[in-house]
Amino acid sequence: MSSTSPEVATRVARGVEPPVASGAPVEADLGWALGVVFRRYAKASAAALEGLPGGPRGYQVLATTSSEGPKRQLDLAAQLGVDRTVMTYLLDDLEKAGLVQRRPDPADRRARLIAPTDEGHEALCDLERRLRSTEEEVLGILDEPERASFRMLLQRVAMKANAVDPLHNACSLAEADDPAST
Amino acid sequence: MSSTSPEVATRVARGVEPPVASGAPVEADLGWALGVVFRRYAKASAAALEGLPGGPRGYQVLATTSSEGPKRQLDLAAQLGVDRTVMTYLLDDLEKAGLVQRRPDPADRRARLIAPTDEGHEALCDLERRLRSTEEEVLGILDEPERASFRMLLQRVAMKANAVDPLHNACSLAEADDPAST
DNA sequence: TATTGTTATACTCTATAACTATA
DNA sequence: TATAGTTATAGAGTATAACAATA
Repeated sequence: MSSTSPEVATRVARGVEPPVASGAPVEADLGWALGVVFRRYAKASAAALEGLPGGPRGYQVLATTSSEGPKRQLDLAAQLGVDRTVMTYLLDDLEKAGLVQRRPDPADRRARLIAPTDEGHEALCDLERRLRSTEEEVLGILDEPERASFRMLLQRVAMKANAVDPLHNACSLAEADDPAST
Repeated sequence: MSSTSPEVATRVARGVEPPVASGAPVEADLGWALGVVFRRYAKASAAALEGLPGGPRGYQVLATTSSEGPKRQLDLAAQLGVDRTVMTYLLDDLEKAGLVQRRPDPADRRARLIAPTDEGHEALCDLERRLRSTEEEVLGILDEPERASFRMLLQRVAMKANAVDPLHNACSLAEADDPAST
């Protein structure tokens, strides 16, 4: 089903085209690997979270507000890497589904604090279980210590990346608690 | 600029809402980390490849066809994780820019073989240099051995993911040469 | 004057469907 | 009949701009 080698060798020998070993293989490209893994995980997790408004993002809203406490929409949007307008729609759906609530922020009447409802909290446990198996599936080729290592390294890169660019939010640079920043 | 702790503690104490330590922090979520890193790299590499038709994807076409030899559009699309229709537009632009050429496949008159032009080959060297510094920038918090380790692990996960789902291409399952598949 | 959140709108990206030409 | 590639079109997702309420 492939169709390259002998043909090419001939043309190369004739000097019609430059030799093949020019650059590194795509597999070595960070962008390629990130794209492939990201798309694969996105598809798998979307399937695993079938029925949850917003899919993976809905989960992230629940997970964040559940583990870190109520958050303002803008902070949530920055942390999750989405536009604030997108966050509005996302929260509309989650609220309609009874999973989160918007409460007035006593410290700033413009802002809303997002918190999971009891129902949201309960749902979260199940969602986490579903996601866990998806993650294991994606990381399937790695053995246990390798998975742990990969998660750790990725997490560090991510925290740095989020600190550098949480959707043009300046003050969150302070949140990169890890030393050795830059 | 934050606004949570004491307020929440009070409400939790009153039993108005469940305790905060429900789930794992988002930072531990594979999906969150992948998304953050992917977006960050996508933005950085797009900036680094300014002017190249298709941006990172244009690069991947050049890199793949340069290192692996001429490829048919459909194979290229599967390998790069894009729809075949998208590949058509992408190649139109790259061809207009004089970086790749579409040649008839002597083995199948329906197919076209994509190969970089001499100009494309030359451009690739510069593009690779630009990308290299972008990659180092994104992986900045990791030291050298950690970067190597991360790249290696990510690459393995990616090759597995691409084998499982190269845009519904069945026969490429055979291409997962790494043992320990599944 | 700047900021939070909402809404409406426009834009970009991607996928679907229909078509040509081959196999 | 099925496949490679193209084209046109529809759809999802995202961002931009204008607005109201508040700081």
